[in-house]
Amino acid sequence: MPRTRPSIGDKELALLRHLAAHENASVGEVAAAFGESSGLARSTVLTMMERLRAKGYLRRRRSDGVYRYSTATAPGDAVRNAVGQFVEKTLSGSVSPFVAWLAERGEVSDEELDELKALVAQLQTRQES
Amino acid sequence: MPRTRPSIGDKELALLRHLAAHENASVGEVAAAFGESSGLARSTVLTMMERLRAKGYLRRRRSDGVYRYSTATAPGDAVRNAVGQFVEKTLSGSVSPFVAWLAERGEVSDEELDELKALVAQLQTRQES
DNA sequence: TACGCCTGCCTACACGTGTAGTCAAGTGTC
DNA sequence: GACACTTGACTACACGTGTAGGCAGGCGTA
Repeated sequence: MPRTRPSIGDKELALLRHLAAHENASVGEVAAAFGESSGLARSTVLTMMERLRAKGYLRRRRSDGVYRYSTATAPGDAVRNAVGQFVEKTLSGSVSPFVAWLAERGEVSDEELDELKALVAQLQTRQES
Repeated sequence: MPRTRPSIGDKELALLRHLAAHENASVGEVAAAFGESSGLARSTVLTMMERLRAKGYLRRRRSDGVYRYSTATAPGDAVRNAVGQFVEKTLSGSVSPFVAWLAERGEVSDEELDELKALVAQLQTRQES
């Protein structure tokens, strides 16, 4: 079974997502890309990355005198985990509020719409079996 | 547009849902029903309810010398709000992780599947305009 | 060699949320 | 009138998370 890892904050998860998209990045790179666009100081980014490492979400290894960080869990694992927790804890397992929110918001990219279509198709075949 | 209300915690949301299901309850009643089953002290329940009131999610009015609380927002409003916050803050506005999680989970009720279909249809027409 | 920059780390503070103790006032009861 | 019980408000603490300052060491360059 998937071991229950320590909890993770919102920004931490966002950072983790960035790391998942940019594997093997140094703190400097992350601070420049993720940090600057979020208005975060380098030390803030470093602190968060180290906390994520302490929690087991990130690994690092020295390379050319600099630590390079990569995700320790399967790509998207923590994110899916967080989504699952959110649905369980906050929505009591019901997906409807999410759907309602999406409908009200009414804004999706073409890619997202395609994903949704694919999802419906997939769920439908699964349901039939 | 829906006014942005202050953030809300998980337990707070659970309490709010309880209040939505049991409108016009007194603190004593909520403490007995919700609090006791959650192992919370009366003062804890009161504090949470007052915080929710301060945030604009609850209203109260005196009746027979006791305050009775009721939800100040439309049913489901706070929940949708929480979803929005989650997507914005945690998923950086991207809906994909949610979709991916749903696909992986693969469990939806018939109602939820219908909602999804309706959602796709709605989004599609909106996209075309 | 002296200077400046990048990196890693330690430390610290703020804020939200979960949790509860305690006190004062009101009310009913013996 | 004394006492128990309920209610409402205030106060407080812990913990996680978001945020950053500042220091020390390594390294390149003038």
